[in-house]
Amino acid sequence: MAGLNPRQEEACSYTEGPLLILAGAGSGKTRVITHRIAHLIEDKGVNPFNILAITFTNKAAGEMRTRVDAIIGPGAEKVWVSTFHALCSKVMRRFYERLGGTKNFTIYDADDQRSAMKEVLRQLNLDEKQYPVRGMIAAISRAKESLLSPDEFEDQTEGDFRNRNIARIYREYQKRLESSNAMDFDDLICKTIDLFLQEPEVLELYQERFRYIMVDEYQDTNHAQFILVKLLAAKYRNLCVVGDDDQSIYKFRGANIRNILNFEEEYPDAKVVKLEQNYRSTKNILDVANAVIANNSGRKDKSLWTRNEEGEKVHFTRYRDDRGEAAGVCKKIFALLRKGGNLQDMAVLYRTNAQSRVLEEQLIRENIPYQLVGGTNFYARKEIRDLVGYLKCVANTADDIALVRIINYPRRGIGDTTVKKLKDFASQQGISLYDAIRDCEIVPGVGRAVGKLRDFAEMMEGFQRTAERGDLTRLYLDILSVTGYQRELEAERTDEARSRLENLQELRNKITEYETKAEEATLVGLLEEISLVADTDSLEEDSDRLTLMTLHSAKGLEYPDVFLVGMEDRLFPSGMALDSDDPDAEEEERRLCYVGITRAEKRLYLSAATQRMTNGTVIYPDVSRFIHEIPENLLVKDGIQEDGGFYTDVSDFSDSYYGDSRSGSSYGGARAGRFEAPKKDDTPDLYYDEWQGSTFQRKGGSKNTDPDMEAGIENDKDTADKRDLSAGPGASVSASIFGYTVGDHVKHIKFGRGLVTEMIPCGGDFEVAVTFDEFGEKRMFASLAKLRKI
DNA sequence: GAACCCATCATTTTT
DNA sequence: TGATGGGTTC
Repeated sequence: MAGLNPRQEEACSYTEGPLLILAGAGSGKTRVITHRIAHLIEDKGVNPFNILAITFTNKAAGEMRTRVDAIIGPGAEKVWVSTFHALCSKVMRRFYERLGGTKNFTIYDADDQRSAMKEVLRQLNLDEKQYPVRGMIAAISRAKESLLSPDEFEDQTEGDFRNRNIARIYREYQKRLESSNAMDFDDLICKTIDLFLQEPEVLELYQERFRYIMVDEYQDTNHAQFILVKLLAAKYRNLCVVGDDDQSIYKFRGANIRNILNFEEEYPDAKVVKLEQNYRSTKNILDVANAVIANNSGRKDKSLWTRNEEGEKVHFTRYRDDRGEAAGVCKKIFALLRKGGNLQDMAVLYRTNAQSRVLEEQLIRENIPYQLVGGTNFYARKEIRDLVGYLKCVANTADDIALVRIINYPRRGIGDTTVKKLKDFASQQGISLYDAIRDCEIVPGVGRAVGKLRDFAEMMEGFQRTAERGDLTRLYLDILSVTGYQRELEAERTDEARSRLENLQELRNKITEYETKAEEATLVGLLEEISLVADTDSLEEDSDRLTLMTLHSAKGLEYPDVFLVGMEDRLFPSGMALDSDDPDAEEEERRLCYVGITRAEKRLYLSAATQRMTNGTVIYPDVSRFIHEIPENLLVKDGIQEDGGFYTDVSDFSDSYYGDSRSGSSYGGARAGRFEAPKKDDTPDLYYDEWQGSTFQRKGGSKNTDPDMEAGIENDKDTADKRDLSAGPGASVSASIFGYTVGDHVKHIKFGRGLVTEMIPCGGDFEVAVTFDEFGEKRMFASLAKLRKI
């Protein structure tokens, strides 16, 4: 097998019986899986139809799909590559009737779960303070992951008052889902297991089909998934699991690290192959990673090594505060760019999403384009949820949650009181809300709303007829127009409404795309895709932007240059983990740290702040214990002062950012990382200019080309003025590069609309005079002002 | 039914 | 700091 090392080759060629591949970070895991599939088909004559590859995320599934298709060619499409949930959903669509369900079931996402849970708590008259929605959903999820029914849950937990109530909540929640013909994500797995146990011939059907099974990221499986895999593989036992116990970071989500640690006990005849050669990182980076993870106990014995070069030392910088840290990161980014680096090769990783704000503020000031991964999901947007709500309702009228969501959006005079009456009636009669609407004349107390309810029911029936005809795009457009949803947004004429309309257009595109590519496009299939394949475009790999994300999101990714910020005790490792009575909590944080470090290929910059604003208060954190676990000789500590003052970063620049701060000037955000006077032949300085026309984009959301959307982020007048004064010579550019010229109307992030009245070449840059509609004339340097032609 | 004020409370997240 | 939710008022 071409280009594989002996271990990798061993993993590929061992095809019969259970196999555990312990694949260290950067050891070529995906390569091994794809080559293994190729080997099965090409050398062993296995029918691609009999191969199943399971992953956790759609992204991983998509990636594997592409690589398998590329390496095998025709026939590869028969290999079933899927996420756990998509697989189970397919099984349930086909066989749910055997469990007494109907196949048009709705899949509830986190938000639907929340709504359902709130209703349950209201109904049981339980206080949300004592039984928090989030916590209850998590508790139920844990029960389901452990395959415990409400009764079993009650038996297994201590029968105190609270646990009995949680069991009641679980029971009621489940009842609600069932009467709505809905499943949550956990149900997909559990009910598939139920089905397999109850209907052995169905199980056998799939056992026969999936003679060779591979599971990626095995350390992330929960108990239910473990059982599911076990059942599927029970007949042929050709089960290959791939994972790395050191990268298990999803315990809070139910992942059970024991699944991988105990694989050999579960399958005593299992062969174990360790992939320990790392192809990703430099020796220095790997040494740091190994030093940190060595502090964990109970690991599988393995140690990563590499033939890669030593590389640069890993840096650690302690900054004065979080803003200084952000500025320092920017400064280092500029230094890298100057040396010919690319933004798409860089990532900033942090423990909590809240940390992104300070970074974003600074990046905007410095004109560094970035993409933020994670955060709000496209399908979590209100307008999208509303429209999807209509679709769900049309597909499954029993879906009360969706119905309540849309019944009065847009407003059609069916208020809370009416809805409440309907709900009472429905639960009394044991019918769905929608059926109650159809019988609204006999519902007590709805009197005046009857006509409106009739209209609503009629409208929904119209949608159902359209749906039956199978034209989904038509259905979608009908909903937009007949409900008046679109009209209402168009009438609003605000930026927000415009952005919502754009998102709705985006959803339309997704629907049309689904119709084009699906073999058999159905409403139920579309909704499944929407529920399970949410947020497909969460990361762009080939745009020249810096990437910002949490450490969790970074798993599976790699970047030449990685910044790991906020290396502070109680932030990372998180305070919650440290306070936890679970002794593994700190180790999980350490694994997270290991994951972060091993994302880096060439350069790794660790940093901490001495002072940080958290939850509205200033804290003075200690340097993370993980930093102390790294031997001194592996780290370069940038410009750390010995004299007791705050630490500074003076490593890369002669004019230090803190040079200003120390001399008493205020926070010079605009000065940090600013253009150094360019050496004449130093090309990369043009970056600023090329970026002028670029857009910022919050990932997972609509494309946002309007810098004003970002204007909520502080960019005070003070800063802008300082910029004008301090702007130095930039690179030689022509005015055209900025995309506007004298006479054009432009938009400024802070000052809004204005007219360009003058552009004066100035030390390679341009001084631009703009008369703003609201702020009058301002003069600023083009390379810094981030003006956009409108 | 919208607009406002106050209190509260803050990991990590894919499906 | 900020988002969110409940309660109040018009």
